[in-house]
Amino acid sequence: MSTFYITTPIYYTNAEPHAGHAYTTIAADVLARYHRLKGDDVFFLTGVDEHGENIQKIADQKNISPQAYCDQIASTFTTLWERLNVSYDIFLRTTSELHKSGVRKLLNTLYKTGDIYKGKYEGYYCRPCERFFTEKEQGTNRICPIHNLPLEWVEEDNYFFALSKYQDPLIKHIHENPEFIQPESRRNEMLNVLESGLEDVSISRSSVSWGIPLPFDTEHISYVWIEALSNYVTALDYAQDGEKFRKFWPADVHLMAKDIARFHALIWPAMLMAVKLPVPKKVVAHGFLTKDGEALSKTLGIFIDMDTDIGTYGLDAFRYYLLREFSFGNDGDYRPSRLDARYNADLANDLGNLLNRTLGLVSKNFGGIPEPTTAGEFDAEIQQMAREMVEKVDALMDQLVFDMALETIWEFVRRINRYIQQTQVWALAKSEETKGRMGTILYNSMEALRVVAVLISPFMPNTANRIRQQLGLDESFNDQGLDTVAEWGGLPSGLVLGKPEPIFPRKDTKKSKRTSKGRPAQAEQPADDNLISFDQFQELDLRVAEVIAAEKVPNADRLLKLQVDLGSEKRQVVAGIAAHYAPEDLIGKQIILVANLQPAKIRGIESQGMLLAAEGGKELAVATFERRMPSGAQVR
RNA sequence: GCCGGUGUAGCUCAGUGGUAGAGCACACGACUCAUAAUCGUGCUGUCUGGAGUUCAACUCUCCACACCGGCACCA
Repeated sequence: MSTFYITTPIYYTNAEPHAGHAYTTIAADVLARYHRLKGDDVFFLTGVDEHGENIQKIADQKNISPQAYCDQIASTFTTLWERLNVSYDIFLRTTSELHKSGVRKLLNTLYKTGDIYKGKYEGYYCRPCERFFTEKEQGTNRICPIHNLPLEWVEEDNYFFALSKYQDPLIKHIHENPEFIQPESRRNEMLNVLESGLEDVSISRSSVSWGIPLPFDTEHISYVWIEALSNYVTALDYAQDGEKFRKFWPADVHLMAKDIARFHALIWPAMLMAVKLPVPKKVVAHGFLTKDGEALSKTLGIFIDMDTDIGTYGLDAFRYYLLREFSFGNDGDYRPSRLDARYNADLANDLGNLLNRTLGLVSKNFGGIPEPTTAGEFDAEIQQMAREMVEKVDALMDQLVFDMALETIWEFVRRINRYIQQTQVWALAKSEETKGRMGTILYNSMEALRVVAVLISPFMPNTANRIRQQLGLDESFNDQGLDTVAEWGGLPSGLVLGKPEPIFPRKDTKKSKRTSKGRPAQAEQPADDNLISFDQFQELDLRVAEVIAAEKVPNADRLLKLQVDLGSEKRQVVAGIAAHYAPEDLIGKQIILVANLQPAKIRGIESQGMLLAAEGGKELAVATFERRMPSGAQVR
């Protein structure tokens, strides 16, 4: 029996779960269930990452202990997974002793290899990110691009992992194992990163207390990312070299969204190489979800309303939609209107109706499942199609091509609808002579549905179960694996049917009742202690400035070089707004200039200030005045 | 600017060196077992634009444009 170890990332407890987490986790669940169906010994890991300065800070704000805070968030995750029918084998918390002891062992082992060294770290640091910025990253004015906050100069002793040593081994490994990083675009990207050189990474923090102390120097706390990655082995009881670890490592698939592919495809394998452990077989990064074409954003209130959609269409339809509609490696646009279309066309019309019409004919004309006594036209074709479908689905699932796997199953479902049409089964009830043929056709249809139920069970466990019940099969059929569909005829005759009942009642789409935009719950207000004092505000010197000249900065996509008039003086400002404004559009406009900002060199051009602009999603607008003001006037 | 990718019917996408396909949507027809469902037929396409190679390109090469990633740079 082969083993199959699949993981999702352990999610950071800085916020409650959202649809992105659900997408990754449902995909992992489908794979886990599929492999169980194949008879593999499966271990499915998910969990939460609970340490780090951020968590501490949030807990402090809420005036509770970090542990109590994490307990709360962790339970929102487990509740959601239960709701989404996620069949994980372990929900790992990084505050668990299982994890902590594993981390200590891994770090100790790593330390002994000599690939960890102590260095004084001086650098620019972003607290919310909990990381240092390399010189390349920090830019000229030292603002964190993610949080838009000034980077702080921090000096501390840190331990480093000699990641750069593994640059060549990683390149070699990626070349020798083409399937290691998927999809291919991501693989190319990683190779690109490797070619341009890796820097050693810091693996500890001394200013943080909520975390796991380094076993060889307890003054230092393990950096959350390093610690979190370790979870993939600690969850298997790496600490005790446990049975699970020996059985399941290396992982078959690490699944994640594309933003953290780098950690998984480079740093984590390098760590493993350092301690002489096998690296995971596949690192698979999927795309992001957008909503009606817009990036999800908490602050803008763009989110996927899982509750509403699951409430309307059911959990299985939601799971089906996520995996059927999107090509796994690419970004996918979540559109409730498409969910509705999929629901009606695929689930209600094709599958649900097929089950219903078949059962209706059987119960009207036969006591139970009829005997297939009279073979005829199309039978062989359908049986062969079923066999081929099983093989094809298996190959596609192996490649994680979920959308095509489902499409393949639906081709078969449509074929059975056509079979019923072609043979005109219902007309065969009229004479006793044709009754045998009728029973056979219905038997075949039901057997087809049984096969379909098994194949869709990883995607839609509840639906598979309901089909099983309506076919009159007992629960033991739930445990039957893929091999029971390879051969036609696994459905016993004579069974009394369950009660036929539409499994996917058609939704009335005549009038789209959906009010197009579910108004999001108001985005949470930031905590009070983000307030600044009036004095702090006063420190900003904001001025009216008129743009008197503007031109593109060569070799820079986003930059415009502006000459502005402040009344008493002229300034040169470089602004990253080229994607939104043509130079000539700005000339003559009055803008707001931060006049007392430290000058910075941007692309070698001095920028003496910064203009204010609003950004929302992909839109950007420069702040101007509703009527003309003298240049240089103070803004407050 | 650099690296990679994408650009095919209204929508989502597949595809091969010999001038195009699927599903959905739409129209018409058939059927009536069924959840106004199913089945059949049809439908629109300058296969992003231009040049080149070839007997022949949507499919190969080059250039351009647009969009999407990543990097640079910066918001």
